[in-house]
Amino acid sequence: MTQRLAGAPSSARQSTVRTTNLGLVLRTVCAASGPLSRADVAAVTGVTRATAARLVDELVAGGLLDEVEREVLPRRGRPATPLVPGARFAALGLQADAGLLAARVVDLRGRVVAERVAPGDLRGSDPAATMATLGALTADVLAGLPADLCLVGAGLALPGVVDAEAGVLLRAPNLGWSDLSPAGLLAPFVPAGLDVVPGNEADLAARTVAEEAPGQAGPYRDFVYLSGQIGIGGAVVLGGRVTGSSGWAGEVGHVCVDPDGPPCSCGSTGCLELYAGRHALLRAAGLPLDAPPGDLVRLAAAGEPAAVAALGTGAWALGVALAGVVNVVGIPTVVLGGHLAELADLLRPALEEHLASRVLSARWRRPRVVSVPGPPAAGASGAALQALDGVLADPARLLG
Amino acid sequence: MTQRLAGAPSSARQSTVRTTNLGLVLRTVCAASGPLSRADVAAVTGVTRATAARLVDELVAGGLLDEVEREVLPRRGRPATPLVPGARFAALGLQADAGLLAARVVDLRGRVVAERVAPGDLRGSDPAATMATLGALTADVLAGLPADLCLVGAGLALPGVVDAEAGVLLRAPNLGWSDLSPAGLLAPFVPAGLDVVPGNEADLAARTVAEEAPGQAGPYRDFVYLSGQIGIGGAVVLGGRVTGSSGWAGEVGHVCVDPDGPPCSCGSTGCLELYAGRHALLRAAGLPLDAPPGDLVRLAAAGEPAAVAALGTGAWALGVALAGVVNVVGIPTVVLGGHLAELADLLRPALEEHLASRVLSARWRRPRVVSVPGPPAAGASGAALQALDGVLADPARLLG
DNA sequence: GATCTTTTGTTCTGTCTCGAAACATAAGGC
DNA sequence: GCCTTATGTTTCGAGACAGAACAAAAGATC
Repeated sequence: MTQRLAGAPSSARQSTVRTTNLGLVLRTVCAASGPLSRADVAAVTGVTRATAARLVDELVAGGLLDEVEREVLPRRGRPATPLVPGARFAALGLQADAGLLAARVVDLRGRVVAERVAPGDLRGSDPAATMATLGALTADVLAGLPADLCLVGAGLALPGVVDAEAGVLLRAPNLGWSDLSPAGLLAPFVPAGLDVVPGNEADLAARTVAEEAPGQAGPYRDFVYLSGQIGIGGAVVLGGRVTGSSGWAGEVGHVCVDPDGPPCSCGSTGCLELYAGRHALLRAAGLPLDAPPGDLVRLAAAGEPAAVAALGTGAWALGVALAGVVNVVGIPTVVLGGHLAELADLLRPALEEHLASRVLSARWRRPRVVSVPGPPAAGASGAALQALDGVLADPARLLG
Repeated sequence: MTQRLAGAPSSARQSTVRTTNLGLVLRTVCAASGPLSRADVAAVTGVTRATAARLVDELVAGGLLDEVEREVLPRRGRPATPLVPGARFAALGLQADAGLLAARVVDLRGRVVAERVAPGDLRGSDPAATMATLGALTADVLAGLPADLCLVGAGLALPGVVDAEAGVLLRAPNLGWSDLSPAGLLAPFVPAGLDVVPGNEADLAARTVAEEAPGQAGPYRDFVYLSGQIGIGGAVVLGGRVTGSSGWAGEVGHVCVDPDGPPCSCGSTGCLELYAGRHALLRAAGLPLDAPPGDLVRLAAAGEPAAVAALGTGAWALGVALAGVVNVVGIPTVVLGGHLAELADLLRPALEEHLASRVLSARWRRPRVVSVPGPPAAGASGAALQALDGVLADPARLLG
């Protein structure tokens, strides 16, 4: 089986074999938890040592793999040459959210090479001004990079509906932006030829759960992801891949929880966000809307009635909405991210109970709710990972 | 690009090229609306005529392609040899639903070679007895097949939660069955070695929309499918492929439409099925539960208040549930199948309006509701198509 | 009716890539 | 110092496709 190379079917030839196997070797090294030798690569991929060596040599020559110093470990036989993903290649991940701006550079090993995160309230801000600020942040980050680092792509996580192919943010309710083409606004700040691909924040944050470093599987591979920012975004991950219509999807926050509920700014009624969004929870708990996330946790843990009730309502609403999602996509694992991750321990018991009673297949696969701490601005990391995906899918492109 | 061959990555070798290209050629011929010549195959796939001819020759020798008589069409040049998918290969599709049993044999050209459909009320029936009846139906169908027909697989569409890998029906609420392994019960009636793979009815019926004949794209490739049987099943189709956790998914009928609604037999409250299921609609319209589907259409078209109200409620409930699905998966096309297809014209105006107001991305991609008539027991056809998929994915397997 | 043109299908050679097996290398073990 | 073991390299052969020339079968033209 050749690895999936999505898109229009086209014929295979000898060079396809090479391309496929180069990708396979690179992904194998990336997926491994530690350095691999050429012989390890041969064993894992199933090619002969001769072939593995040929492929590795080519990737090393192109900088996609690095040979590192051998650890002195006492073992018989000729010592192996440890291989790791090349440090020369990296991607730029950006994020603009209602609460922060972030620019981060992640290399093929998954290391953060450089980053800048700037909190701030960007609700209702001017898109052009904000993009300029983000651009300055980006320029700052890029200026500090090693000269030999090769940026292979860039992405921008945005909290809204994005048409990734057209590169357009269609609508971001919590920012108050719509019909925006961010690549153009950022162009003055990034190297020429590096185009910034926008993507949905939840989709991209979900990637960081499915994939901890480029090609390296995370703890969960099939799950429904909920990204609690000001709003609530979501993503469905199947086999480690975010599914859905690329950026159009994931508006879990606007799933209807109660058709008789209050009207939402989106035009519908009783949306999940009105019960479990950050502002809804804080308001119900009697806290100011700019209260730090930990406050609600502390109040609820202390048994403060309004806070407990707020979380109860939130868990109920999440239960109704997520049960619908689980019934439709059939994945019983829910991963909470963003501010919902901090509330996970308090939400879990009630939420799991709601899910168990509303999900048809619960008897066989009981839904479970987990959380991942994740870095701040996970969307930026996800955007970088997505850009690096192209390298893993077809490294031959970079070998000229 | 080689076609997706899902599963664990493994290395490519020369034989992979051959396997990939054999599949590509077969799929190309299947996807074409009319017969192709070797030269056409070369042009479409991008291989040289020499290679296309070699591949075609091998497929013809194996019976996967047939050379047919040339139509006398006046054209210059050496006359081409028209190629069509081989008629020797076919698959068996079965369906057991609350309202019918069906056995159907579909060949690689998508033609129904033989079928038997038996209506009947199977709610609460004994699984073993019903499977025996289906088995007899199947044996009957198989007995009438041409001797040289080669059955490459078999599938069984069931209205419930199925674990396809284990081959187990976990729960079918409307049949009243659970924890059933149908393959064993059917084994006496089918040829040895042909194992019957169970699948979710809605998933399989959705296939018939995405794929009209093996490898031949249907009118829609990205849509949310709703299968109105006694219950309401659903499937999400992306790029022509049913997504979701294979048989666990698609329980749209049990998406919560109103958490304060009446209790459902599934344990939840206010499920879609309680408002838009066949029985719910008939009851609300004041019709007997076994009324033929057309009755409701006639009454509503005539303006009978109870019938109009029933459809209004149904459209509202479908709107709430489907808006949630569309918000999560981002696909704005909804295809109605089963009994909902017959009601589509009456439901569409209200349903599309509900969707437009509750779907966040409606402003850019207005949700539309369409219907496909489809054959009775579409699930059976889908099951056969799924079995034939294996042939298209890897025809080399059948070439010895 | 003979010849030209056009399109299809076939044959041949060269190139690419991998597998298999022998060989070379660099260590530890005795 | 020699044996064992594991890694990495070299050599040869086989399979598959590309490209180009060739053969075949028709219509078009004079």
